[in-house]
Amino acid sequence: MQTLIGITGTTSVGKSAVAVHLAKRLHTEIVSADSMQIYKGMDIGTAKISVADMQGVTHHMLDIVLPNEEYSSFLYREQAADIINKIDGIPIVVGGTGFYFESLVYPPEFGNATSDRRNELLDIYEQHGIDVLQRMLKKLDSDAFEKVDINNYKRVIRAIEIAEGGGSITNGNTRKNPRYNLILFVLQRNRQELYKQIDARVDKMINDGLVDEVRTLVSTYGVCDTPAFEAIGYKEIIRYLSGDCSLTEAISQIKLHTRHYAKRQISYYKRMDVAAYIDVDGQTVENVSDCIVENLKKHKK
RNA sequence: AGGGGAGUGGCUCAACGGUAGAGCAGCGGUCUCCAAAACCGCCGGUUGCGUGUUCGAAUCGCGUCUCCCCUG
Repeated sequence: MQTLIGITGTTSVGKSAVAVHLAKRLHTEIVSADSMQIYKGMDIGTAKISVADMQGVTHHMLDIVLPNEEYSSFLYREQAADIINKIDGIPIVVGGTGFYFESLVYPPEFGNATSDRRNELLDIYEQHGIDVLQRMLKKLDSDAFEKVDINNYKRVIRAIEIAEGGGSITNGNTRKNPRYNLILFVLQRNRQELYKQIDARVDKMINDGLVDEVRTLVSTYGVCDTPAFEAIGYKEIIRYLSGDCSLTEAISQIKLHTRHYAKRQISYYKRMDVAAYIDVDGQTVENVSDCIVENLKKHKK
């Protein structure tokens, strides 16, 4: 089984710089695991690494989709797997999207839904509410009805899709058959410091021209119904540009949403198989990189 | 200075005589194809202070403090 080094952590812990340092040291390449940095033209708001900061290290899975295109973890795991196959050395997978790491290592066992059927189900939800979907699921797969988060329309729709395909979301065996030997490191910092970093980073994004970036995005694609337009930093600025709130409000909303997001990330890491948590408070990139190299020795039996 | 209004959990507000509710924030959690998404749970206040009326006051009276508006 192929080994992968994973680096994750909440927004603004400094994953990118550490990854570059490590990649140079190990003479390998980087594969991004970030659900928003895949979009082309969304750089400032997603804190995408600049070409200069890449320092010559090859980065994959960045800028691979247009903001008006659909994307999903399903596509991610297919594309990332292809790339990983071709990399010499131990690929370093870096990003904040825990779900992408998970679907890469433990490929979902159920088939993909057709977008037509999904849109039908979404229409039902929008027109008739969650109740109708719940009743559908109860009829199709009562076990699933008991187990899935019945208030979450996305979960209910997925359960229905699987049931209609003859399966049951209930029969999944998550984390049974890993496709890779992922040695995952989670970078972390104390909560107060994290929040301070988040605020500072959002202010910097604004200074770096986030508003213009969003303006360009909207004038190029319009406001689409794709994941890209739900990205933190973008949806808030879109509201501002539409005249629905002041810039000040938009900025504080971005900060708030980013904090919430960071908390969800932390919860997600707890469910993953983590090799080591690394405290980055007061540490240099080199220190953190050293720490990872030390830990890697333990894992290479 | 005079007149009016307001003081309730970190914030915005509700309850207007029967010992306080909500939203937001904060904290925790869920997640097998939208995941920077979607969803769930928990903590938190003796109602500015004092006094009086009442079986009973956040709710009424009086006093006091603070803030806001108007007049001078």
